[in-house]
Amino acid sequence: MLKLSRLADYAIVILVKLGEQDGVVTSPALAAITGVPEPTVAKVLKVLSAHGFVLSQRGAKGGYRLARSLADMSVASVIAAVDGEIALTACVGGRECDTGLSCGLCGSWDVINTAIRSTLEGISLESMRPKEACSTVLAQINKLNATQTVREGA
Amino acid sequence: MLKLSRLADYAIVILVKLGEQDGVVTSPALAAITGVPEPTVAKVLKVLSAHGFVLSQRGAKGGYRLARSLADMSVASVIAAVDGEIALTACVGGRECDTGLSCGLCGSWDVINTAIRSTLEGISLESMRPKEACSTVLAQINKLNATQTVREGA
DNA sequence: TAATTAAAGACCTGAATGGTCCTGTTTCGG
DNA sequence: CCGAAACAGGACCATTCAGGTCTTTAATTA
Repeated sequence: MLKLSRLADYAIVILVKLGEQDGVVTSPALAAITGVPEPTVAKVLKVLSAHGFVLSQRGAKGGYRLARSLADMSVASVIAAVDGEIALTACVGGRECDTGLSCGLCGSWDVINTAIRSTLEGISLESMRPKEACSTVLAQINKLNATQTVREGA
Repeated sequence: MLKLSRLADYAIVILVKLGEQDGVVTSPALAAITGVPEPTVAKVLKVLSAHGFVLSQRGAKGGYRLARSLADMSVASVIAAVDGEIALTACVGGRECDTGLSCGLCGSWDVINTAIRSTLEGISLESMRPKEACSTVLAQINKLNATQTVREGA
């Protein structure tokens, strides 16, 4: 299915919502806004804080706020922070497959990984915000498809 | 991590290897070639057969062979056959998020899903074969990156 | 100093994936 | 005609890991 982990999903939602608030926001408040369970929100925020996406302020009247603008955060970077490196398969960077498969495809996998990574790096959290930005991204996709000519099958 | 399931990984390796043989090949033989455990190979081949990627021949002297050329199989189609639809997150096609998140980002996710899908559809199994085809795909990636200008963050 | 809130980490649970096996059914060879 | 070989199609188990909870500690403010 090639699906994203839910934590990464949450992380993106949380960041976007956090960007729409002003001042510091507590994790319970963000939980209320997003509908994500509070402990999970806290967990995600810790990770995001550790990776420099948000700034935390401890103590009374503490909370979180964005470390930089949404436009300066790519979807890829958030996913990488929460879930680790984006890699579709075990054999990455020329390392041998763990199972010792004689697949000989390791290099080719890297190509795919790079393609996916580039795609996600090209999408900022700013463009994830509802409505307005969608058309922009859609235009990108169309241009992207026009470029894609390697081949397609049924 | 956004990683591919191992079954889909195997499926691609098996198809590529199958394409390099001539005549029908038994699943034990493919297991030997790929290094994947035989029962697993058999399982994957059944799925691939059901989805029309390979043709099976039953009985003694039976085995499998490709239903069409590797160039006519996209990475995306194989993944979709083995793992189901490619979708990075729960909210797809405008459906509400199952958790009832008030994320309001559902539409934006679709954009990402489409982008990933297009990328993988642009890569054929033929181009997964070692060596020769890599340069071609790499050129694609570069062109693709040049097109991507939405924005990128740290 | 007391209350509030984030930081950090241990820990539990459950779903889902990967992997195995078993029982047909078909086809070829003797 | 019979047996072996090989696919078909399940059921089934086991392991992993993500997701979520709880507890303790530390910092900040009133």
